[in-house]
Amino acid sequence: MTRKPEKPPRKGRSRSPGNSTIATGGRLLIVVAGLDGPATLTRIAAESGMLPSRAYRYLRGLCDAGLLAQETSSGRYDLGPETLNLGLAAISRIDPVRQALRVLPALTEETGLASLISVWGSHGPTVIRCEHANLTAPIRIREGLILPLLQTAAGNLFLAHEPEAATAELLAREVGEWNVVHKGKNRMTAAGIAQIKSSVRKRGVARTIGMRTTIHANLAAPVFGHAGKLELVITVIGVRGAFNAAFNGPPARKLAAVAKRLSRDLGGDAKDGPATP
Amino acid sequence: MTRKPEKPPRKGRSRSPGNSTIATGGRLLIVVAGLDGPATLTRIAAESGMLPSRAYRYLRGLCDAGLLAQETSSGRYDLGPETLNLGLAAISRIDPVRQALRVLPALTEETGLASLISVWGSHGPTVIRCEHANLTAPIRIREGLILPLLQTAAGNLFLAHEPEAATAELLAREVGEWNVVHKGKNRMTAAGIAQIKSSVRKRGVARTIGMRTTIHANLAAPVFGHAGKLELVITVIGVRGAFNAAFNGPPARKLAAVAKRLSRDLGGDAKDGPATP
DNA sequence: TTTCTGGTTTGCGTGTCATGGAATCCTGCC
DNA sequence: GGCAGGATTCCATGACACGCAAACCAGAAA
Repeated sequence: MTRKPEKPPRKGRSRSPGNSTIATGGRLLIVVAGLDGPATLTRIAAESGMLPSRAYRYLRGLCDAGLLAQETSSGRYDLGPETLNLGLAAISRIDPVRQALRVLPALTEETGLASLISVWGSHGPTVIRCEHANLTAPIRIREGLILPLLQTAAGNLFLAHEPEAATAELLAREVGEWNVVHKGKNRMTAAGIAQIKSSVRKRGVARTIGMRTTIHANLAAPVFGHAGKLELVITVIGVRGAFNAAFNGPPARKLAAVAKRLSRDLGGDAKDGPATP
Repeated sequence: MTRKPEKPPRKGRSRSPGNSTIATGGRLLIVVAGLDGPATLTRIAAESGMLPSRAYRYLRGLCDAGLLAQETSSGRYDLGPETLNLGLAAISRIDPVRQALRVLPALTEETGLASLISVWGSHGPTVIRCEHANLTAPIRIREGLILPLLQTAAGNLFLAHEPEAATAELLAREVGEWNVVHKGKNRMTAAGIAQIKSSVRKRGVARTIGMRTTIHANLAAPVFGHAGKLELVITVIGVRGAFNAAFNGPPARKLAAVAKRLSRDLGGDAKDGPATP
């Protein structure tokens, strides 16, 4: 036999299967996306359980479609321009995102702070849009950046509201790194993490000061969807001391109001704590 | 004949084609992403020039892979959860600087000119990488240098594409210095600045000849990110008269092509003007 | 209700093209 | 030069994607 059926006789399900080549191809594409960078043919083949020659032809096809790209020098494969467009289309079809994108410029305008939107992606909290402001100390943040759970306000919110199973891996890695740097009583413990979670849940708004970068402070607020699911997080960032980073200061109130309004529009129960007591 | 070949006999390119089913499937996926929302089978089929039955089996396959999803009620197709992950992965892999660094050596190699990459830093356009070539009159440029807005092609591009609030301070200082040196009708006025901006925006490519240094000429092209934001500028520099510095000369074309390609890879719509009219 | 109409889904026979395996060709590396 | 380790191509084979047409399934009109 030359062709191994991916699913033996399509048992049970009566629905006739679609073009199976495309299904395997899709899985292959997803595998490539799951790797952490450009990968060699053999790596991809092994990772997806295919023979190199089979994977090779799939990869070629995906390149033809522009979904993958092949580095001319090394011959390694990576996501292509069309995949990016695809993803941007997918992201902008999420209703919460569309709505949040609309209010972001005004938020930056009114607070004078940089603001950004992040969503939970496969590698953690991912920045999908940021509005830079004229800060005296510019932040180095761009779309696509993965935010740490412990060191950013947005990360704290995801930590508190995403299911533990989702955050566990990333969290473990970050705790490990944290404890390499911080010794003694500053070590991060399970209790410390629980403390972060509960305080974030109680306040509704999260804050970090001088963690990822020493000179900036973050304020972040969650936007919930209709099932009470955390859809995205809005963050404002400013220079420490150059703005009022209090939980009840004007920027925090403004931010909380925007997030709450979005949650309400989306049918979220706006279960956040008393940001404006 | 039952199967219509998508590409007749693979003319010219000797490279053996990859799995062609996957290539057509990819195009179909891209078509769905290009539509403005969930679409019916027939719509998609028509849009991509396929028979419904063929499209149907592709769509089924794409659903199996999770790249598409089918609304249970209406049966319409839309982008699926995996496409979102794909997009987030693609976004997080974007690194304008790293990508630009990769193409810089080739640019220098092919044009024989020095080339450099600059980004908008806290003090203005900042050189982050410079490839020196064997120019008869070497340029004195190193990483970290701040480029003037008025006297360099790269600066002109930042002037035209950065928000005014960002450039205002630096610009005011430069105009002041300029008008100390240049008197009479060579003075820099608001009209002169507007003129620079509009011409740069229209051409897409900027040029300065003998401004910062008398004997060199600069050509610069912008690289835009997916939000239409200017991410970085690529400049080539040569000795005046020793190379073709025309807007439609080979170096300018080459430069514009490289910048355009980068913009596309970054999800930018490559909306730059007619660099090669 | 029946009929119609526009769309989706599924059989069916055909023959194209994806497949596994091995051969071949690179390209660093010792 | 010889030697991996990997990328690419060749080849015979039969599994499966193809076009076509029929069946099916709404909702709207009659």
